[in-house]
Amino acid sequence: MGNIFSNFEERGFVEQVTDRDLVHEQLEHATTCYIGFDPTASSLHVGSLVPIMSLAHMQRAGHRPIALVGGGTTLVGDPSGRTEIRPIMTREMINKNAEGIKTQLARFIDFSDGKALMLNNADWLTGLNYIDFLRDIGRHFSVNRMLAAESYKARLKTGLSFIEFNYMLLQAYDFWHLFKHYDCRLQMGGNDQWGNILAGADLTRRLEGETIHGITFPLITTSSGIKMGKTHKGAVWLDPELTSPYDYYQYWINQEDRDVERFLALFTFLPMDEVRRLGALQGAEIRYAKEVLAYEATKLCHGTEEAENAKAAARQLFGGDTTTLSDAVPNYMIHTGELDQGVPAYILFEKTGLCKTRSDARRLITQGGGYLNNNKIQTYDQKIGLNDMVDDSILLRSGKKKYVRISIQERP
RNA sequence: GGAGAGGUUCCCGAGCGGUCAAUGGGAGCAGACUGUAAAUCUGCCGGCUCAGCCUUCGGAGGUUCGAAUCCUCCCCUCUCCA
Repeated sequence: MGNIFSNFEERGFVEQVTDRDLVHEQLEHATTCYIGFDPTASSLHVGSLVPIMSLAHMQRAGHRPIALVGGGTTLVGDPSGRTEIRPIMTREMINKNAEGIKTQLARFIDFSDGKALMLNNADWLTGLNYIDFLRDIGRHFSVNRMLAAESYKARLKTGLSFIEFNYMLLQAYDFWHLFKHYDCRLQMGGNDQWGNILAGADLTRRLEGETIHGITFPLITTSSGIKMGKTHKGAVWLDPELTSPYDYYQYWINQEDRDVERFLALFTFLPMDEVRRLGALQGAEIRYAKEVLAYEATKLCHGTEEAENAKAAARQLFGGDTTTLSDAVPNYMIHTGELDQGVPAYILFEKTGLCKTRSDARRLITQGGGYLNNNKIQTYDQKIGLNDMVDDSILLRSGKKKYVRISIQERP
């Protein structure tokens, strides 16, 4: 296996490096590296996948990753690249979120036997003494230089509170701390973290006279310029409770043609020659590449079984054969009693979550976007009842892609 | 603390006493075309028991037959000064 850094460059993970040659050389040897994850939500989402994948790659290449949960830094809130202040979260919320994130990371990274570490910076940040911190750490920071940092630019116009301004020092302190206690010599992160990463490397050089390194990843957007992981339903989460494996699979298979090769390189472990081969497929053929992308991505996040189910469900729904439906098709349980009299279509669409409101459902159906067992529904208040059942279920569809299967639950 | 500007429906951004559920753009949704792609064209785009009704224009009061638009107080943001 070649140098992991070359691998990163080839797969599109690298936006900026502190020193290309030095990093390359560092990675010739087993290296400890870290990435911070902010526990601002109970689950990570697709937007965090690049950092996660990079840690997994590092581990496969024989290095030791540290996933740092920012339980301490989140108490402050990173202003980097943001136009508005983050809401300040309570300790309890943060700790709860940190737990969820741990279990998710464990799907991608092997934390057994110290092969990777999971740390929480609350462990060393929350006990810091303000005066000591100012004297030991604060003295090394130039406000002039911080103000010039790109990551603060946006905020200088709209406002930046002092607490946020301190964020950089804390993250720099983290990097130094991890170097000191875990011999961590590389920090990676999104490109918005560049300033923070440099600050940590600078601090460590001043305190220890050692050179440590940084790599940032490009901000991944779709070709349409949308930030990765956003859909009409909001973020695409890694937690199967928040985004089902079926929806996760659908998210990936619905990517644009021109993104497929790039995403295969970033979000799967397929060898690059395979990635290029799939990416070169033309016309409708590229749907196969998307299927591979969706399958591999789902497998990494939810396991082989869920990936198989999602693929089977997708093939049924979009391949035409909807007589026997896979369990992976989004399901909605309803009591027999509710269907006895028949339910107006628009109410059912709202109930099942296909539409946000009844007005929304009326519009959808009126405009010809509502389907019952793959037949267009003619009027918004058409009654749907037991006699619409096919093989114990009713298949509703909104537009071309959103399906819900309704199945009957006998009275309890 | 002083002086100015401003807070409008998911976002940007008009409106400045009735014709305003509120111009326009973006996002989003649907239809046509397709390949569960893109681009393009068309329609929709606060809620509801939907030819009508109800709730929105930072918050609370007030003026008026009638306010997002005028007045008072309050909250918040930005810019300049300290």
